[in-house]
Amino acid sequence: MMQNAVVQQLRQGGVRVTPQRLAIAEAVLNSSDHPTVQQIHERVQQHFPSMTLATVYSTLGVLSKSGLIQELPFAKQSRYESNVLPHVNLVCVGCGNITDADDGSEIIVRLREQVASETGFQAMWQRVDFHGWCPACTAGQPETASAAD
Amino acid sequence: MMQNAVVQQLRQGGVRVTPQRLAIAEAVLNSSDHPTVQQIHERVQQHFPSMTLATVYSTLGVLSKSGLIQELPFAKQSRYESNVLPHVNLVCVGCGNITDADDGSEIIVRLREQVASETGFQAMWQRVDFHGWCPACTAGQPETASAAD
DNA sequence: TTTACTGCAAAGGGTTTGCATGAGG
DNA sequence: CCTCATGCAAACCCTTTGCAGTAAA
Repeated sequence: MMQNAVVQQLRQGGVRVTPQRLAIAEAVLNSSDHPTVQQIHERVQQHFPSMTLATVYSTLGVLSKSGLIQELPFAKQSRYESNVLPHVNLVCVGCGNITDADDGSEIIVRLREQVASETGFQAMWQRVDFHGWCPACTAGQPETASAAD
Repeated sequence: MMQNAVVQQLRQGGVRVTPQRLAIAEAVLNSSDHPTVQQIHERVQQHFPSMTLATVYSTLGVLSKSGLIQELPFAKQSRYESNVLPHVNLVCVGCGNITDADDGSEIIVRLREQVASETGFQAMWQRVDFHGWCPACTAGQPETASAAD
């Protein structure tokens, strides 16, 4: 069961496992839309109505330091990523949606190796964002939900 | 003269060319340390003592929209990039310095093409950050200036 | 039982906005 | 001249912090 993996990784970091933390972890890990703090809060509040934003912020910090998720700072606010493996984020400037590209991971890994061998920089993790137009927004300018960052 | 290129690109965007804007553009374009808004403000204030942060923010927005510079949002604050060509940013988690990798541009361009052909996503620009340890910080943990974002 | 987390409220700080004055084209 | 940029101050909002009560181990 996936929950066990989360529990283990949290305990390994010496932090307490609470129902709130599990709910927040699950909310992010089961998402693929790179939710904002507000969105995560709204989703988790359905199960924990009294949970505040402070707890969400605190927990997202814990989860990031534990390596379970990744924070993606944008100009207006941060979004959160469940895919900690090397990949490309596709950020649409039209609708604001952020999706993961299905491939590109091998190229990123190779790029890391190349940079490491030529500059001596030891990368621990990376962020690769492509900003542009998703297929839907390229076709006909659709209902522009909200401009991206 | 480089200033003329800046002037042209600003006029092309239909924005006015003022001494303040040229000074801010020059401050960023002549930098390679990816300065913060505060740092840009301090540097430009040496020539324009009455300039406020509001003008710096406003102008950086204009320069970004004109394609002369690029904003790099981080968790704590944004930094600004003078290199708008495809490249890798090396963000050191030890000293907080950000440098441009000398190579990798070809690989990034190829990655863009691959993603475009396989997903239909039309990238207009990209951001590639590698987070890790620079050679100096890898050697002996030196004077940790300020932890990176 | 001990230590750390939650929830609440208030503070913090980077960024934006409104408005009067001043400068660009 | 007319429009837009600058400078100043105040507002905004995302994020952090302090503290009392509470739950994890």
